[in-house]
Amino acid sequence: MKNIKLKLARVEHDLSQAELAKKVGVTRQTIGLIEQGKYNPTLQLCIAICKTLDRTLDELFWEDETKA
Amino acid sequence: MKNIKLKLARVEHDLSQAELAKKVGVTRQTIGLIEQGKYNPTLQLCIAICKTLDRTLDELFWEDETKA
DNA sequence: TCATAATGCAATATATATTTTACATATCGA
DNA sequence: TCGATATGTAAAATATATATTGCATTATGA
Repeated sequence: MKNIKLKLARVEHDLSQAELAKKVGVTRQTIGLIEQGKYNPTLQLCIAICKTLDRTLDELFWEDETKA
Repeated sequence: MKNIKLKLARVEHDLSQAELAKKVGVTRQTIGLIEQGKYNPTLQLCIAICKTLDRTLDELFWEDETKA
């Protein structure tokens, strides 16, 4: 399931997938796949993304994935 | 860092590590290590644990790990 | 037009989450 | 005293998250 909230939060911060990836220490592909919902990321990566985008886990990763 | 909140929520539901593990589809060791903070679990596993224990991601996995 | 940025996709390699099996200890009820 | 339950630990195996490299497409600004 696509993670629209993540993509929106990223765009709000005016970051490309590659830029967000660099900030959280992963590759562009990893971010792209998470946004497409084709990945099951690690908790620590989720937390790093949340902190970079000023969101909490619930805000970015709770509902959408839950309904899957 | 130990995840006390997870352990408390589990005990509140009167579940052993093995019982929670069975409900979420992993082994007892995995749950034990997550409670001890020696693991970096997967998002889907975190969500499964939250749903089983009637908590959200923020309630079980946000603050403690963040301060690490 | 053309160069560049942004993104999707795919194959192979690597790191690590998770399993499997096994042993040790502590607690508790019969 | 004994058997069962709950938990911590550890080594080796397996599954999968993530990296690496490379190519294709689209949109956009010069």
